Amino acid sequence: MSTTEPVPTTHALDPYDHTVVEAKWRRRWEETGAHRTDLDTPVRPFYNLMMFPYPSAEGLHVGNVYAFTGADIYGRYRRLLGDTVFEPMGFDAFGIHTENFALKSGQHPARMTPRNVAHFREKQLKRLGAMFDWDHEVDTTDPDYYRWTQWIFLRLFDAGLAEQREGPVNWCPSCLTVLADEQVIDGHCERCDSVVEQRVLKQWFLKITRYAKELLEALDHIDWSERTVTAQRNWIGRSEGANVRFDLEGCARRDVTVFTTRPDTLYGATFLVIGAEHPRLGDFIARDRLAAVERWRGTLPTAGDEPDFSVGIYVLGGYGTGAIMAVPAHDTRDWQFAKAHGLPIVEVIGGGDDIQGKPYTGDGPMVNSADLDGTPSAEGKLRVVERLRALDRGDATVQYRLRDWLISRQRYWGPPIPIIHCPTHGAVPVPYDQLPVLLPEVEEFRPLGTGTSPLAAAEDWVNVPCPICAEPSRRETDVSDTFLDSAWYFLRYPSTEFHDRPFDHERTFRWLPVDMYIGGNEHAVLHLMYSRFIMRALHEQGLVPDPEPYKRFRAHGLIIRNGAKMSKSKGNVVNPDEYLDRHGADTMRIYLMFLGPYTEGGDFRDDGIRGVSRFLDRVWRATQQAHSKDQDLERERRRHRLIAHVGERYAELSYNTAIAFLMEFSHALANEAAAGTARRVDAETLLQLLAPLAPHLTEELWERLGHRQSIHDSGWPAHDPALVAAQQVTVVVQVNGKPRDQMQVDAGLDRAELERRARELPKIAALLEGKEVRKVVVVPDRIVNFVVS
RNA sequence: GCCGAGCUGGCGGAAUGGUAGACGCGGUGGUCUUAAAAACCACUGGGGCCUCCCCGUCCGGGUUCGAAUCCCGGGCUCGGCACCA
Repeated sequence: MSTTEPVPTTHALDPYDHTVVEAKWRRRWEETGAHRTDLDTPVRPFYNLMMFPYPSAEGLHVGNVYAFTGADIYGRYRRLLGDTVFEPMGFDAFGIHTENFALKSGQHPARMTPRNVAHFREKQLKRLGAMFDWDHEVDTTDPDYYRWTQWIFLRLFDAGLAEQREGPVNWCPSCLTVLADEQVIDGHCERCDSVVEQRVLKQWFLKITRYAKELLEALDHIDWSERTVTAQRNWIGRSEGANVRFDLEGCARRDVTVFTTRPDTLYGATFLVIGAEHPRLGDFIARDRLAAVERWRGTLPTAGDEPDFSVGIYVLGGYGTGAIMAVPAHDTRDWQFAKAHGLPIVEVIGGGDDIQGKPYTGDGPMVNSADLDGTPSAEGKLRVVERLRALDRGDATVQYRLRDWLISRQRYWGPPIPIIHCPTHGAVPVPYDQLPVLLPEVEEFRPLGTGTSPLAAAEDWVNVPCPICAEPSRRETDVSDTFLDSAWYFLRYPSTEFHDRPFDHERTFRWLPVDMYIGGNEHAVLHLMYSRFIMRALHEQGLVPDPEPYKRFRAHGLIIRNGAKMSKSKGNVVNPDEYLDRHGADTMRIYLMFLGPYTEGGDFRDDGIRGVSRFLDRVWRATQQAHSKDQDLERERRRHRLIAHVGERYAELSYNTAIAFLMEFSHALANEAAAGTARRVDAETLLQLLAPLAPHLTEELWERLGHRQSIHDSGWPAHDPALVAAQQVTVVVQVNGKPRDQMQVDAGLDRAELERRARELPKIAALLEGKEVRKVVVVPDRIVNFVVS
């Protein structure tokens, strides 16, 4: 009957000691180069990327561990499938965060950063059990890296995508630097939460707006988390409308062009507003009179009807053409302004209540609009635009909310912007062969708060001859935004050993775009938008194979603790080191993934980790006591089913449910091991499927089962779909939709047979007794439902 | 205000038109132990007139033989955008 060989199961198994096992395999993998990637002759290249951390002095956050673990599991799964997986790691070590910490602790960032990086790499990242290829590490503060950040800036400059211009910018009074629009949240600094002020400064911008349309449209074709795509759509902010030119009288300017999304309300425009950021504001009014409401006479740009109306000024941000037509009857802000200043309110869209009491912003038939009366809003928009076009007074247009990327930072800890200001030639790019412009080691790196970087004080460094005419000139003293460093790091990873080029052509065309990118959604409109822009610009120059950097992006969820967000002030921050010491990386990895769906995050509770320990202990014992060579078909079916289920779940990052299947299977195997009937093939399959989650433990057990090759190169076990399909199914029998009984039957029975058998069930027969069966619904292999009166 | 995601036992969560609550935590009972811990086994949504029946997936309607799942209305939570015309 059973082919179980008589094996002693009474000998004492050594208990599972994660410290010993994990240390052993960490060393072994390092010695054998198990995680080195063959970048030049890959079987099927798979670029598995995760967002690199900034190496803070506080150490790795449990959020990092969560992010990296989930990404690594996916990479390991792809590796088992036979792909050549490239999984690099690096450090985003420039930037305000690092510098602020240096200021607080009185250390120099140039000395602090290498220590932090070493701690991150050696003491923390290397313990996670991730298959990082450390031969391709990137550190954004390394001159060998940032020379190429500067190189990219110069390429953009040459392409007309970098520009220095003066304008109102966001200034953080605590960080003492300007910020990009993306770094201002509700008027507060993203980093320190200070209220951001407006200052007028001359700054460097990268012209991301030139790609607004393409960046938006490409979102329809990339495989990204929906919420990330939505955030980008909102940020780019497309709106359709029309530009309309109004004539002016009594003003220095003859006319002004406004942008509106409601051309259908044109006849209700009773005044105009010029923004304080209008590029030619001085043409309208002197700067010192900004607060006043000026009145000029304007004319409506439609034939025939030309009522008088006022033109006023009040402060608002620069957008569109910098000026608007105000239709108080149908716009809340215009209405309030009109009420405050006693300006007329004319209803031109029907369907609202009394517009003197409150504005109506919905659609409706046009009224008080000459011959267009009665036209619905949607059609009215088109008709008005047609008319404007015929009169050469305006046309339909599309506006984007996206603004250019301000990259100047008046700080120390970043790559100097490679520009030299010459009195004759203006802003001159540093010649490519003079890169990198090294960040000088100054002791006084404190931000000045004057709108100038502390680098300005490094006279020896600042004063240089102009590259064109050799006249005494000064270097640009601002450094670039950290987000420029991280906007291209994925291009550097495959090419770290090349020192004469940022990214090797062949490597780049083989490995890019990134196959899978996993990271936090907090970067949905920052890093992810910037890197798409950079990739697109480089693609136009033929330097990269695709306009999009990441084929797939998945945002992981957030880890909270006991129902609350983790924060230092609450004192509920999980220190991953503690848990790694106590439970080991494998247990930690599985525990984190078991908290909930990976893309949703989860609640870290200390008591839950015991279940995972028990699970791994069970695997440890059961697989070492599985010796049976039984070919039992039912067990074979069960094994094939497991392979299919777990594979599916890994593919969709549904790690929590993959773990549930593995736990269930381990229970069955443990029971069989206790009875001496556990099959070796089941144990091996379990280990292979568990390997992405618990790389150390499974490797040790795989070796103990006599394998000489690494389990991580053993290949994903094959399964036969015919065996996966159940041969016996439970069919539920309902009466009027309520489950009343069930029956075990062979899979694939036809409807008639299922109905016949269902009627024979005593319970069902009793329930149907004396009733008229009006309808029978049969879903093969699932249910039989009798509908009775 | 606009856009998006979500709301399921004591808790984390499974199930996306077919037996709601997989898997795990916690709890209860048991085995082992002098005892405890650990481990292992069993039970564990609520209720009742308890071989059976009723109720139950934020609330109210609807579609369907059948709804956690689809549709309509409302509530709450989280995230994005916001004097952007």
